[in-house]
Amino acid sequence: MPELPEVETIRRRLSAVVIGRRITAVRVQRADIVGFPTSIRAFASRVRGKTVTAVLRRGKYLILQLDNGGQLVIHLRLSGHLAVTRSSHRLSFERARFELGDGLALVFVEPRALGRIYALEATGQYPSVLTGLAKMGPEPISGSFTAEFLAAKLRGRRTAVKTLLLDQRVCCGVGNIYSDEALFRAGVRPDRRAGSLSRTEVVRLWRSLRQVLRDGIRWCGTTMRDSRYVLPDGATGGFQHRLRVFGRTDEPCRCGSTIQRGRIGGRSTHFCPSCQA
DNA sequence: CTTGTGTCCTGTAGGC
DNA sequence: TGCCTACAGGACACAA
Repeated sequence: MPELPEVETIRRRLSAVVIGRRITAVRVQRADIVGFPTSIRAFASRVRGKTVTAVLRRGKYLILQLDNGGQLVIHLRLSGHLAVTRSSHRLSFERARFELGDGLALVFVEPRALGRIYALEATGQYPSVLTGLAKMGPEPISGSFTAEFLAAKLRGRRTAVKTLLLDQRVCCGVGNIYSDEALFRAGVRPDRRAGSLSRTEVVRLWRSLRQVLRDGIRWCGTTMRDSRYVLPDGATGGFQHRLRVFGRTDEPCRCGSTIQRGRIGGRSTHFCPSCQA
């Protein structure tokens, strides 16, 4: 569910609350959401007693930097979210809870239990369960994500261009919503073979990607009707009002055509048959 | 290496 | 109303 703009929004909101706070206690209510280390006791002891010095983001991963050089890494996957709440308050679908002192707790809520939390030591090495993080491409909203980089990743590939936008080694942080929206804004059909895009189309796509991600951040992410994306204080995002195709199947595009829905790489895909070529 | 498919989970929406 | 199926914003393993 949460893609780059949502995770970035969470990162910003969370920073204001948790930086400088010590994690006084850890409770894991569901064992299989701990991705590393394998032992829950080891996980808890790596985090307990540490102070959060920064909150970082890499793609869709949220990273709490700890004062001993370790990191608490969180991936929300499809349905996870984080809540800052009173210690006495219990939430449904709680999977892990980090006490922050002053009666506050950071709670990892994950109905589907697909999300994961990891406790890393200061080695800078990623465990094999986090090779996705190790192999991740440059941040798409940063200067190192150049049009040339994107062009090189698409060149010669026969797979659908949307599939490559969803590849975290290519466009980290991009998920189903923002890939559809970027392709619409670039005027490129999602099922086009990646290698068939002209130089002009690649540059348009590159520009659209960066723009739509930045806009998503500006509007604090997308909260859909069935979405569980909420900010740590329970607020919702605003980008759902600015979506042009995602979730708008059978609705009119601004050009007058009807927005279509298909399936690419197993993911539902939305596009305008007139605006996208 | 590339590409397509199945799997992990659980809640919910929609069809009958 | 109630049951059943398909699907959901992600990522990875695996087979061909």
